[in-house]
Amino acid sequence: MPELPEVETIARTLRPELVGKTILEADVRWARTLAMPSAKKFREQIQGQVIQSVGRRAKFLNIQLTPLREPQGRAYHLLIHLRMSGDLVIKDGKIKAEKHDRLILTLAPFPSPHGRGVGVKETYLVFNDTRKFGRVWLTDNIEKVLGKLGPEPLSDDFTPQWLYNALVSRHRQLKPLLLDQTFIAGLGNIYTDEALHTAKLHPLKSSNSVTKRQAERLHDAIREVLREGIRRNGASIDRVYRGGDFQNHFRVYGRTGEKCPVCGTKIKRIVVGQRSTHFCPNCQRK
DNA sequence: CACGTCACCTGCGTGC
DNA sequence: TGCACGCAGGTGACGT
Repeated sequence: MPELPEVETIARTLRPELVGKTILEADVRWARTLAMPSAKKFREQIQGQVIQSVGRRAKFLNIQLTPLREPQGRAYHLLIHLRMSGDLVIKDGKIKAEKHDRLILTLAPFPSPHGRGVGVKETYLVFNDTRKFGRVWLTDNIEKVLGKLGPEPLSDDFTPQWLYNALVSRHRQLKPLLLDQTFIAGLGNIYTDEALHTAKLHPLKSSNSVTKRQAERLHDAIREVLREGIRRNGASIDRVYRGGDFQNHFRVYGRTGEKCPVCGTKIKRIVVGQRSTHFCPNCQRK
């Protein structure tokens, strides 16, 4: 479901709710949600951990837990990838597990490894994932999970020059290349189509045929659409409504047959690498 | 290395 | 109403 702006929005929403809380227990309701470790070890290791921070790398949520040993000890990280249909919500009071809840963490409102006190209000972090594609890792070595990712498109090391060099050093169609998380990390099907349209580049154009000027345009377009997505709190499609409204501002994604907002030409849909791809045949020439 | 295909899953809208 | 089909914001493992 989510791409970089949606995951960023979730991280920002969860952060003030989670930081400082203690994880009392884990209810693993679908074992394969855990990429590592086993459900048994997961429950043992996460119990009593205090949440230090809530971050994002690419489409991964990165929840840092108590350092093992002060001050240099390694810290566990809870890494969560929502894939197509995952969602994270905070609940409190008397909750009952819903149909597609895959993992439920019980939280205490302050550092209290031994848990429950009288009158202490517990909250829950619920991972709901209809299609079961989402995955959760608990590890003290995040490089093992995140190590192959390309640069963050909103970071300083993503520059026009870097993008130009990276594009021309490969022979790939632009759309699949931008979806490749080892190339750039965080773009998905929506924001890739939006960025290519904004940059006026055809999704099937070969990366090594891009000029320096076009690479600059693409660089700026990628940042622009991601920032707009974040500003609008992401896009809300499906039944999972998260309050974002970027879906009302798509230029081409999901607008097959409608008019291009720039030139009025009918937007075309093709399939590239099994993914729906939307573009303006007039603005985006090969 | 680049690209195509399938697998992993569930649910929803469409058309017969 | 039932049913088949296509589609969905992602990724990884294959084969050529």
